Amino acid sequence: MDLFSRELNGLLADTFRSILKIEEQAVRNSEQSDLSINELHLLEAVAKDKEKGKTISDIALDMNITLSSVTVAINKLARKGYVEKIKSENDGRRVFVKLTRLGHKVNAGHQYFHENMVRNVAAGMTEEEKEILVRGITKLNEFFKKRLEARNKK
Amino acid sequence: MDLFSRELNGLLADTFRSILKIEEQAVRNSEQSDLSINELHLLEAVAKDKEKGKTISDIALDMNITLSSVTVAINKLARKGYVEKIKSENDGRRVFVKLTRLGHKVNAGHQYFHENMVRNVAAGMTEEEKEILVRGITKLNEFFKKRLEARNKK
DNA sequence: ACTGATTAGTTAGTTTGTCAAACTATTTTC
DNA sequence: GAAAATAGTTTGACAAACTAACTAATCAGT
Repeated sequence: MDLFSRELNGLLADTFRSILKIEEQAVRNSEQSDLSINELHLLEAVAKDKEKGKTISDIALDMNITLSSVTVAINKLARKGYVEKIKSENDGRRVFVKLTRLGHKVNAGHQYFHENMVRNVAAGMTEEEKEILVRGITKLNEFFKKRLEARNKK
Repeated sequence: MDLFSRELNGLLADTFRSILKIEEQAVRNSEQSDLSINELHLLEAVAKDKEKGKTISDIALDMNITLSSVTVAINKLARKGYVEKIKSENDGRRVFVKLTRLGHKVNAGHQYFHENMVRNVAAGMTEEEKEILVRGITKLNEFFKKRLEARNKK
């Protein structure tokens, strides 16, 4: 294994662990302390479709978790007042999830944190370097997504 | 927010999630299916010091989790036969953790998986690109590590 | 138009990983 | 040699995810 491999190997685990930890703490020390990072990421996923809202299945797909996990998590967020569930009129089985006003506010705050983090990382990198970093992580992502799909089809 | 920021932002969360998922499944479908990815990563951390073994504190620091979490997790791994705990002779408070033969075997297998993944990502990247990718992620890592330390000092 | 299959989501119960708080045991320090 | 610091443990709680068994709505084929 060459230097690149060894480095990337260790780095990934370490970096991602740190990111989650920091986000967790950032959240805990914020005003909206009744939310975990996980729940914030759920809000983030819900926010991706502002008009119609996202269905439970959409969210599950997006986050790569099971339907039941989403149901439970969304119910909790609904109870806390961050999202609302709206039954589809055309198809009685489907449920659309939308952010409430409070949900939007909190999500915006978290996005700001993210932007800040990325700005910090980007500082001192050339356009080319940034591009390569994104490409590299994209490759990582594709590699894993492909594997995930393959597994799920089984 | 520019393109870079938006992309990196979404990518990180997504990639990380996928990696853990894939590893989880890889583990479950392997022979040693009584281990979670988390437990494997713990083995990985323990493996970093082959001679003396790592103390509970070392591991906690390395993984950014609390002492109590490590105690519980290591005890479980010890029960399953992947590590052993050895009391220090010079300092009766300290406990060294070492991989058993089985632990080594399983860890080696997991490392192989990691190497494979990295090789896949590296394929088609020039030396320069690889270097930049590592530098980029290193920067990310440093950014978060710094924040973590700052928080812990409070 | 029925009926069986599929799809969307829910409920219940379990597992895993983490934490905080209170504790024991062993050095260290003064 | 008493007080403080360090290393680790125990306990009880909680979050997030899973699987399995379920309900309800829609679709498809005859």
